[in-house]
Amino acid sequence: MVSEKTIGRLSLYRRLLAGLLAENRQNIYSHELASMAGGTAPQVRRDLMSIGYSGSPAKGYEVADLAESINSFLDNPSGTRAAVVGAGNLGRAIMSYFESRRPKLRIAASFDNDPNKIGSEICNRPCYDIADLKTTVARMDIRLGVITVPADIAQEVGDKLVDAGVTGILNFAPKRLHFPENVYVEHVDLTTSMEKVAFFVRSDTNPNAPEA
Amino acid sequence: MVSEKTIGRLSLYRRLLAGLLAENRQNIYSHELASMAGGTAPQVRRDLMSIGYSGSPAKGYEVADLAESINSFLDNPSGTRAAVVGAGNLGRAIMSYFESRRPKLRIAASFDNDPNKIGSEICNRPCYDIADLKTTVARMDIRLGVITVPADIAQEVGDKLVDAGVTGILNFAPKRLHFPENVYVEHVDLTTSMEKVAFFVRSDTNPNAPEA
DNA sequence: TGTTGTGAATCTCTTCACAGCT
DNA sequence: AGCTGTGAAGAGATTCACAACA
Repeated sequence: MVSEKTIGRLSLYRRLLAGLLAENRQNIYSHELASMAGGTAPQVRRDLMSIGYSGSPAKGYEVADLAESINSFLDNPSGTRAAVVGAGNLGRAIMSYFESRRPKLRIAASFDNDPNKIGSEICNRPCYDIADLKTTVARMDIRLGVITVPADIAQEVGDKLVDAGVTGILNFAPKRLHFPENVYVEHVDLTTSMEKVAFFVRSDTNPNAPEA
Repeated sequence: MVSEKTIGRLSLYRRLLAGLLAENRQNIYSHELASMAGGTAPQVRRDLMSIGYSGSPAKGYEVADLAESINSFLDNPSGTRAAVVGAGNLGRAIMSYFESRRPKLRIAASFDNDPNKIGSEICNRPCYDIADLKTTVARMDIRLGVITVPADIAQEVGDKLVDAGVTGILNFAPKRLHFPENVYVEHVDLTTSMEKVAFFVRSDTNPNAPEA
């Protein structure tokens, strides 16, 4: 079993490897990947071990081959379709980020309740009426929902998504959502992230601060 | 010493308490707060213990008093000023979220390099030229920087922020940034978050799935 | 020499379990 | 009876440290 944290780091390694690939880099050592990823060398080795990938003591890891191994570990071979609910600033930001980034993970549509948005194209994908969420999500075989609506309707939107067959949710609304346990939820809490940084801005509280 | 994770949860508790306060709730038990926060009762008690707050076995915790204790633990009494660098969709989303939410944490300005934005008001705060970042950040006594610029200039922007006196950075660019150790950095990696959820969408990989 | 792969040790965080209180 | 506060146990994740190898 591969831990949740390792999954996150593999996603990061893959992105770093893509960059290396673009500059025709052939091989890389664990300590190099670690420093790019902001981690440690043993951790990189453990992570790669966990997906059964082996390097060589002489040359480290082969960039292209490793990237391919991570792809086949992380990606669903038949692809994953996602939808963004709430086509505001944040929703559009997410859609822009994912504009044709990964072939196996596509944001296929967005939903909103604003008549000016419904029926139009937002970030090159159709924007549908949130009232039609259930039927449309089911019809398009969407399995991942990104919630970027205000907190007060987030749970309701989430329930509709799950009802339509979604089994993974990325929630940006500043509210904890609750779902059946077969649904995987990731909360990205921007308010908390800000407040955490604000706390550690006070130098006397920074856990990484050098010894006094 | 209070752990980083506890800080994050305290921020969440505080927000939940504010909601309870709005409905005139007087007291709350650890298990209730836990279920709202998506955690466990002992964890809530430990977190509160770590800031030296005590409840009573009879009535649990006093909502208003606890909220006040968390405030005084988390907030810098003299306030914290923040700036968003990159006034795109994501930058504006963050600014909207923080429109007058917390009195002690204010996003005071944004920076961009788009001549159409520079000099205008974005989300009710002035947008300055990114070229003037150093002087403006120093002048406004901004200590927290939010990076929402493209990956290729994120490190450069971060260096300028640090150079101007910022000691906390919230980075949304899909790239690990490196800073001196007196600077606290939090990476919010939207790509990784999406890819993590995509991985667990496959029911056979969901760590919370019920026993087969 | 410098690397990988990995058992063992360590560290960190969470949960248990129960005394003490009301 | 049902809660809080907390020492002790447990679980998980990270790092150490070293054998094996090129």
